[in-house]
Amino acid sequence: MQRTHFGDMACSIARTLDVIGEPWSPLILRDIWAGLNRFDHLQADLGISRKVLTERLNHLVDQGILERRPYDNRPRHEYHLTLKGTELVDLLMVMASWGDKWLAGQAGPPVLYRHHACGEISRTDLRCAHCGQPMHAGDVDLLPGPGAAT
Amino acid sequence: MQRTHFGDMACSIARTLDVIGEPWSPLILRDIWAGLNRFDHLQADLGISRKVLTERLNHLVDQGILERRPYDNRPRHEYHLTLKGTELVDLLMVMASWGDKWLAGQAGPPVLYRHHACGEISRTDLRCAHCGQPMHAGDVDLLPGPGAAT
DNA sequence: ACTTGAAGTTCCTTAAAGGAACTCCAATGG
DNA sequence: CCATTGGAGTTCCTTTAAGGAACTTCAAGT
Repeated sequence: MQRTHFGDMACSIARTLDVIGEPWSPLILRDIWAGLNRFDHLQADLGISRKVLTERLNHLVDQGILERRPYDNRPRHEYHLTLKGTELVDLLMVMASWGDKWLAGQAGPPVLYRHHACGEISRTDLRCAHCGQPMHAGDVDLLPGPGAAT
Repeated sequence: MQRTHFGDMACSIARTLDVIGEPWSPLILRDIWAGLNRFDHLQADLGISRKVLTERLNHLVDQGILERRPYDNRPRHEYHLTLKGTELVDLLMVMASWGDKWLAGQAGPPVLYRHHACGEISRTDLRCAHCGQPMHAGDVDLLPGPGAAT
């Protein structure tokens, strides 16, 4: 297939998709977040084609989401999240919350999240960074910003 | 291409990707959230192929994210978000926040979000649904849940 | 010198995206 | 009443990305 690229659109959602929107990319990020940092471990865990994994890792490194970090005298390296990549994990946590609620079914959620601050099994909730009240789909007006298309 | 489908994995992130992970799907959701509810309007706004738009809309209706709603005596209908779809917009808001911070550059964010509760231009922040403290990548432990793979 | 292991490359097959033209069908309108 | 319009798809062909298995490279170890 030929795929339209979204990065040039005046939309932060489209631009974000250009960074992690390709197939497998969020799962690669998830695995690295969970501590799988090496090529072969990622490949084995995901069952992804080595070719595609190479492409995705290169792209994520190019975008500043991951960094290569040597771990041996030999030319060996691990992939680690940058700050930019770590903040992107917010996206995964929201996906997990939604999937846990709407797709887990009888069996219940496959993974539980224990929050360090309170020690409880919990999930994320979206709040307004300004006032702290809930901030969901119906709680906002959309206005053109400075970077809007002309 | 032949694409691996993620829905059978014991992972809410993978399952969520099976619902909105295909190319264009998040942008279709964004447009419908923003009030573009008809086939031709979506097609024109996105520049997407009519064939792919048809496929995506069918999939999103099948998954219970969108519903078709007639708006005329003629066989005409609009696409609207269900509750399940509306909650999925959380994902878009987090994508927008991240993209605004990391990808907007000099020009600034293309869209601003005014929060109804406080009236301020703001953005989302992830909080623990239990204690209300920030809940990001490093603030949680992952534990196997009841739906974990055997 | 031979093997091992990590990290890719190559190459071929299959399927999905792009794109333009075409269909269908109910109303409108001269 | 026959032709036109407009919304909502379908068809069909081309291009390109994903799957998958085999192959390469290079530095250590034995």
